[in-house]
Amino acid sequence: MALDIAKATSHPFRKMPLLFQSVRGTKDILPNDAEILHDIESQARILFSAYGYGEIITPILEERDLFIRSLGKDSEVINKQMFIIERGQDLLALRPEATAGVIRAYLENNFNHIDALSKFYYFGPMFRAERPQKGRLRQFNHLGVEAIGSLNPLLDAEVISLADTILRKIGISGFKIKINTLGCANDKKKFGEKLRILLKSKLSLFCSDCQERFNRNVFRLIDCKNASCRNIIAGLKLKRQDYLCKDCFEHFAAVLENLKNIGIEYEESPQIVRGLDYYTRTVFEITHSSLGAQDALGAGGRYDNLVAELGGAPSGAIGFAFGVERLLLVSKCQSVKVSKKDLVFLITLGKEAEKEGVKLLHNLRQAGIKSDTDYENRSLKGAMRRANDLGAKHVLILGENELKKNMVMLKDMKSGEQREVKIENIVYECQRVIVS
RNA sequence: GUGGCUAUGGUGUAAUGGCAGCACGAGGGACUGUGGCUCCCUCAGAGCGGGUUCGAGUCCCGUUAGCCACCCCA
Repeated sequence: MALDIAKATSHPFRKMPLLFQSVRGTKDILPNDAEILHDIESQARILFSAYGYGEIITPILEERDLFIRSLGKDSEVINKQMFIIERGQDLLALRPEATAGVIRAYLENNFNHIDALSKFYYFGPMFRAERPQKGRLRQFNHLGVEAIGSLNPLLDAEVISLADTILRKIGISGFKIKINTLGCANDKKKFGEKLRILLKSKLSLFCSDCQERFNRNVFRLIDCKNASCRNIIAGLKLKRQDYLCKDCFEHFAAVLENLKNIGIEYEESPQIVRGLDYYTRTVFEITHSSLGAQDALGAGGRYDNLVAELGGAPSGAIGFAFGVERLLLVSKCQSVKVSKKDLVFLITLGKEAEKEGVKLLHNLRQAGIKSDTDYENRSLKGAMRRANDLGAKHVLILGENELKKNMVMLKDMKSGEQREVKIENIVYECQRVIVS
């Protein structure tokens, strides 16, 4: 009988054509990756808590107009990348990012009246209908924070340092923090107008992308990768002083000073402009060269007008988000180690021992000891091989000999040493051995 | 969204239009109560749909998916 089963399992059916596959741009996160992911998440939680952030879990579904209002009707995300759901009269959207929803929740739950400063963190899936690429999925996870209620540049530096600390904590190195300022809404508006006037006559010299961007988001011409576009922009000799008001100029200087003060390495980069309307003043991007074209591990910035835009009293706010799958890509190529629990593998020989083994395994697991057994009725040799393949640190052997004496053989796989332990002491012994 | 490249066992790969091979892996055995090393055996494959051809993994068209660059962005 056992032979038949073995035969059947070693001759599986021919591969069948797949009836279904995961939808374009989505992917399954399998146990190994999920473990790394959870490790990243739990490390981040510790730091969020240390920095005074509390978790907020907002719905994946929001009103479509919330995003149009916050991200801007001309932004690429709104125009081309939203998953829209129509249901009766309602126009809903799968959230393409979390900030809008968090601010909505902040206002809806009266946090603006509860506390001068509210700090939230979140972790969850976002959706954008882009053409998939490495590091660019249609469903992906964000890990981020929002600090709402202050214009203090100390907060900008703190948020950036939090992002920096998280990366270091999860063992990622070689990233680069690029920082820039867009100025307040007024500065942005004036700068945009000025750019349009400056560039209008030269527009025909720009690439077709830039010509199209001119109306949609004129700031984008500044960070075009095309060499000739870059030359024209460089020729304008744009200076921060030319478009920043005094307040914004000083704010940015204070942010940089605070970063230096706490020893965060950064790079000033006028090319960081961001494509979401709500950004003002400080914006930053954290990139990693191992990622290819989608090289941003995370990004963020101030959005001092968003709370007012969504119906609250004007209040300064800043946040950032990491692309979790991108963290995963980098941490995998840097082989960031995940601490795995030691495995105890139980081998029983014979029916009686198997019955006793079931109880034993139950007790071990109740005690939180990662333990497993062989389900295929393998020979002791086969079971040992399996224990080895699974990376068991210790093996318990329960055969007729041991059973008679009420003992279990406890074997250390690394040293090869083994000794008999009383059955009633085995949970304790395993705990002791795993710790040491 | 635009342009391009790719698709062969579970994984990584090979083969002038002519017998689908190798490695890893998985299962079993050599060793009947002791794993790792070694040796032996076994298992398992052309994304999908058309076309050209005596003959297609190989050429052509379509499709799906992934990847690369752009775009966008985390």
